[in-house]
Amino acid sequence: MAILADIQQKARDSLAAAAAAALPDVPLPGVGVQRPREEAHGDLASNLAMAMAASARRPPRQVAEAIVAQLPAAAEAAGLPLHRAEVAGPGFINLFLRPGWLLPVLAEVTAAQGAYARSEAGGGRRVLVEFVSANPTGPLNVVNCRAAAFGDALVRCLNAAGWRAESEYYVNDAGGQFRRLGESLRARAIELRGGELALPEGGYPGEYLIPLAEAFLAAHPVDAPVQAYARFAVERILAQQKESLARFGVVFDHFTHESAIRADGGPERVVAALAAAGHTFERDGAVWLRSTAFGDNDDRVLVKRDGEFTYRVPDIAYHAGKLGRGYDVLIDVLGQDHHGDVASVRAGLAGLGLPVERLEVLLNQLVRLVRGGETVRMSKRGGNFISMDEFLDEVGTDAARFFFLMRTIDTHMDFDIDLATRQASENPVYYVQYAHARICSLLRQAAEAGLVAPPPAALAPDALRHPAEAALMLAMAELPEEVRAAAESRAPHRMTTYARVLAERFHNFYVQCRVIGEAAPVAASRLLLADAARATLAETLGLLGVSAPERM
RNA sequence: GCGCCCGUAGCUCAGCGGACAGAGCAAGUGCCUUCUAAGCACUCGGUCGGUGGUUCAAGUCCACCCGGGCGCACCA
Repeated sequence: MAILADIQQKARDSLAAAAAAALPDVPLPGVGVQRPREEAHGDLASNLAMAMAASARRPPRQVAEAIVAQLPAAAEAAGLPLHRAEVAGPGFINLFLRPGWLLPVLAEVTAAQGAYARSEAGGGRRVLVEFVSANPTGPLNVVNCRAAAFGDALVRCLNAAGWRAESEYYVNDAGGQFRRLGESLRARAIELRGGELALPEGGYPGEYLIPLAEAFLAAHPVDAPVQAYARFAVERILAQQKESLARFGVVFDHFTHESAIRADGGPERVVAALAAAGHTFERDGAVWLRSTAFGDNDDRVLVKRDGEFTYRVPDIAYHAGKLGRGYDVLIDVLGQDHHGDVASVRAGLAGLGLPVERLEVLLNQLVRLVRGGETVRMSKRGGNFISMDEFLDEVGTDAARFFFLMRTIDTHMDFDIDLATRQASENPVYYVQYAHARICSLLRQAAEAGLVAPPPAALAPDALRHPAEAALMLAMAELPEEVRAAAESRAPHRMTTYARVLAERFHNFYVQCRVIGEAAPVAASRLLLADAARATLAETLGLLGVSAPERM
């Protein structure tokens, strides 16, 4: 068990036992133990006394004093290395632990061999995270890039926290937009053959279709059916999207095609089942889902007057299929412009009697690029927008990932290209990577000097007592819990915050505590600490999908 | 009009119901003959949009209001 979780459990046990001894007649509430922000408030703090004050009919501080009086014996019994306890503020019980209580973290990091962040908090629950799922009608853009950074890091965090997470990309390769893509490509082909460019209504004017049209004509006649054009375009564009993603370090476990869902008859079964359950009605020649019965604002059309399904029928079939694949949780990361679709998909699933509560929807908010203090216009009209590839050419994978993951997914963000590309200390991604490179350099030089890190078990109990050393170990001790929280709350951005704190603690240690040249036991124990910090930092960056360079 | 998201330092953003609200940037000041100065130390900067409510305790939860973004198709 991770050292911090272990200590916190022992603290809860101690407090509970002390409270039971001090106030045997008062029912015991859940014991809260937290890490206080202020160092002066001890290593751990509990609100137990304040929670018990009301039922004890005594002031919180009095309750706290009574508990504290019983605490030494209780701590002894629970194996908590308690130094002293004090009552503070409105009735907090602050616990100060014996110096050295953090030393076991070094053994843990060393023994974990790169899997120190790992916990079993997720209990092996299966979760499918769907993200990006951009329409295969053009190159990926900056918002897709944000979704990719988020979804991929979330999957990594979930897996580290003991979930069984997989990634999925839904390919919208059917329906009206698919047809218009084919028509657009055919229009480009006709143009290449000297004809007028006649793009369809709602078609795709982007110039990226021109080389695709050339490629198409190399193998097909210009009068090929629209379906062939569309199929060809989707395959090529999807391949390009996969390339962009691979370059970004994102490889999906699953691709599901809408065309496959249609070919399998999913939409027909959805409509039939919803009708059989009495959740549909006919109006104006269309078949409607009575989605207002499931909390939607309006009823929605399932089958149009012309007999075609609306996009939401395959959507419902797709989500029903995902549930049928046995996941405990489905996470959809959607562009916020699609949030209006969520209610009808939920309604459809509920109408089918499926466990709709397993579906969690996260909305990916917009990204505004800022360069030189000015907003970079990203108009999708006319087909000119900044593609993910162009963006990565300029910013680079590491900075892009780190910057996207510094923000929560549900906040609109300004992406400062100048800051992200600056190779200097004010750039947070370099700040963190630099810490890693600095440690590696230190380790290299230590090796040259013949300095060897001792096995953790060989550390003296009074080793690493410097405040900077303790602060660094404490940060390291927090990693497993931080990853658990990031996974649980679907908030991988917590890991960038954590990475910055960890890097800061190392830089601090580095400046204050020399390694090479110190007396043998000090140098050796610091070398061990530095190496463990390196491993922790590397693992953290790994969860973010950011590289951990050995030299900079 | 309805729905979703967001209003925290000059700017961009963190902040799990807890004790004096944080970081980076920007502005200013120190520190390199010693393991990477892509670093460290310090100064400046806030009625957490507003009003009520719940709570021993609210930036955090609830309601309403104001401001900004986005969406409200028999398009996807």
